[in-house]
Amino acid sequence: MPEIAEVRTVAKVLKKNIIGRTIKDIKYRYDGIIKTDKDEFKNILIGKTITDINTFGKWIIINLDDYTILSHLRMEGKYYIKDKNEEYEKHEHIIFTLDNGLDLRYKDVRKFGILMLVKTKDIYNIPEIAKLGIEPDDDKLTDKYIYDSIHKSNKPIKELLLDQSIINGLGNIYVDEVLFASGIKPTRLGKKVTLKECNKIKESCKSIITKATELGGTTIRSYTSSLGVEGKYQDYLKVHTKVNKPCPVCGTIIKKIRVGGRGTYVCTGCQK
DNA sequence: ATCTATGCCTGGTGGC
DNA sequence: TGCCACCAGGCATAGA
Repeated sequence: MPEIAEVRTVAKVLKKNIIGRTIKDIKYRYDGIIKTDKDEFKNILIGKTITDINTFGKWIIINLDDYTILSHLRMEGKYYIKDKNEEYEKHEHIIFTLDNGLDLRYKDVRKFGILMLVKTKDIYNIPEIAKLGIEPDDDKLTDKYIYDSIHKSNKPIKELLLDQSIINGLGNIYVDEVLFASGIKPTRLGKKVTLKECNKIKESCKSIITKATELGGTTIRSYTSSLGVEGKYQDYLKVHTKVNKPCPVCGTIIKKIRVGGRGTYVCTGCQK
């Protein structure tokens, strides 16, 4: 499941490979991924040149001058660059053929991903983008901001950190790691988290996301190599996936519980 | 306003 | 070996 570090890694590789390329053709093998008008998506994009690629939260933002593709990988979305004559694989749903004879192919086994075509000037008015909060490594993310966002909430802190309208881009893996690094158990309610602990959350977000991004993200389960990129952060995970293993800090056996319907890894020795 | 349930999806897994 | 129920989970949305 790509989270912010994985999304940024994908965007970085795309940036290196497809900026300056013109889209020659678009083929749909399963068009449910396209959430805006499907004909318009093709008609407008064919002939346009990719000018820039960025990310915001878990969204990949592909600029083509006045139009922009918003891409969310959700659970299993991946991009591949392949020769246009290469046989299509199962689950390669959207095929962008470029002017250099290569395809950019969007593959998504579970079809949860999203592609939208919007006018570039409207990006930040699109509800899905407008609702997002602050990037985890942005200086605007302060202990006060986190505290203000959560201190009246009766929701578990884990759910609040997964809430994209507060901090952008954290998913199940990094939330578990951030809470472990902050010494807070995932079930603790937002209103029971102190300002001092919010500072720990802030610091953990910055250090964990920075390091994970440097290492190309985390490769576990479904986030495997896309665009030939394998993440390395899985070697640094402290609790996520470590059920029944000793905590690397205190030796307590790590438990797997459910919080907000999600599999959650916790060290009851370190996290209070 | 806020909470819960459901839908979107397929592949892997465990039980029989 | 095959069949089946169930689980994984980000996020929107409908319903309570």
